[in-house]
Amino acid sequence: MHGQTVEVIAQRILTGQFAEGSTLDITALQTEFDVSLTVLREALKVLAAKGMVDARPKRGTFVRPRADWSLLDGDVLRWQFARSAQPSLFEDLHELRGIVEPGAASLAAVRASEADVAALDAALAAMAAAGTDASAAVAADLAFHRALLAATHNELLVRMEVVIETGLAERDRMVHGALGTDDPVPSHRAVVDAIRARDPGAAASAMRLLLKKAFDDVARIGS
Amino acid sequence: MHGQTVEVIAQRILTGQFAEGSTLDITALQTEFDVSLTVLREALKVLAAKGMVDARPKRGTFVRPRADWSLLDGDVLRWQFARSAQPSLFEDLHELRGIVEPGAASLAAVRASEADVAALDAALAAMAAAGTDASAAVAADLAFHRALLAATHNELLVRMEVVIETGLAERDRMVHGALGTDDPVPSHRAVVDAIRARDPGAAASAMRLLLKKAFDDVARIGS
DNA sequence: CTGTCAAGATATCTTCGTAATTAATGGTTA
DNA sequence: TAACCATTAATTACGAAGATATCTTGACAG
Repeated sequence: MHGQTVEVIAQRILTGQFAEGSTLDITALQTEFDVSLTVLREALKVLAAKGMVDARPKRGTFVRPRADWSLLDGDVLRWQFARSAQPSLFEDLHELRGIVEPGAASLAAVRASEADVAALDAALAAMAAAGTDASAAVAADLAFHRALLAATHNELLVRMEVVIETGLAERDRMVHGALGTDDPVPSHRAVVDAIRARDPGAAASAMRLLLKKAFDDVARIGS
Repeated sequence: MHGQTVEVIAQRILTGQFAEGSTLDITALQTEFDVSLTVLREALKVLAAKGMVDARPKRGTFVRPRADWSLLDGDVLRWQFARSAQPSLFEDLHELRGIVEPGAASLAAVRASEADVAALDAALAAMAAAGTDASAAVAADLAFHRALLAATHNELLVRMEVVIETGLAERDRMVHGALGTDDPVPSHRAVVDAIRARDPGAAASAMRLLLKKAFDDVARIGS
């Protein structure tokens, strides 16, 4: 498959190599990637679906303004980080988590079912069991935040997991396996305890504390 | 363009007419819409970009599990509401706004520039000028919430406008031009005042109040 | 007799080169 | 000046050939 064609063009747009408003030279891209028009066309169709390009007869295929790009799309987020780390985007991402996740925790405290709490407990256990295995720790962390969003029983909130997922992946890449100074389990357990106690305010507070710790870790190690 | 082909197939998937995991009969769709394979293929490529379908050689093109759909995508949101109003999704949407917008207001209180505040004031003025013109009122409302997100200077938060936009459009459709009982300007002005005063907590509270009022209006009129 | 494995057949997606359609452009005429 | 029509550059659509992963079949070993 020529799946990499999409990715390369996307990254050129995201990095500004293909500026907003500029028209793409289809023929040049065709010869560069050595693919048929159909292949290129389908790649551009994917980017069009994500609001990054638009095609009009006689005017050509051009890059849409950045304001129209689906930055909340999982693919777009990954493409952004794939080439080079973008500190500002990472900060935006963490900031969004800082808003969404405490709210989600609060909601989960009201809505969580027994099964939801069990899933959170399981993620907690996996986190404890991970120990020094960085990859397992990241997986458990992701499972925890996924379970939290699922516990809100709000489909749109659940889809925010693409943002959290990318944030965790990027954080993991930045700290490069270097674990946080202190055990992550207690801060996570505090969230679960608050949810089990059906205390929305406490759940939100615990989650804010958790996120602050996580971000401080990155700032310390990354600097 | 056969843009409607995408929309029809998308809606069939979203409504469950094409169940998760089921494989699509390409030939049947081709004859039904009377389009070539290429056209159908590009339509499916768009849906694939939004995580709704996947194609594998020999296995066919099948509907991906609902958990993979990009529900935060503007097109997907519109398609969901296009056919029939989905109360639960509307509630989810409002709930998400209830989490994101107070947080955004709080952030805006810290970050907003003079220009941002001016934009909020302009939206406020437009809202006052709209009077009984429902369409102008909706436009001003949208402009206000857009300006608020922009004032956070967080690109990802700004992109949440697709969610807010859909929410407002659907609310407008539900109340069908029937304006809220009381003037919307004061509640909105309270948010701007708090931002101008650089008071994050007050901004968040004012926004929560605003959203509660808006939702109550819908609940009252919609019932 | 049963389970495992490998090689071939096949259904489906994928790609190609060419023809048709579209809309912006520039010149012409009333 | 304004409306209209031919030109033309680009997207859009087509039908057929190519590639690929899956399924089937058969043989072999346990």
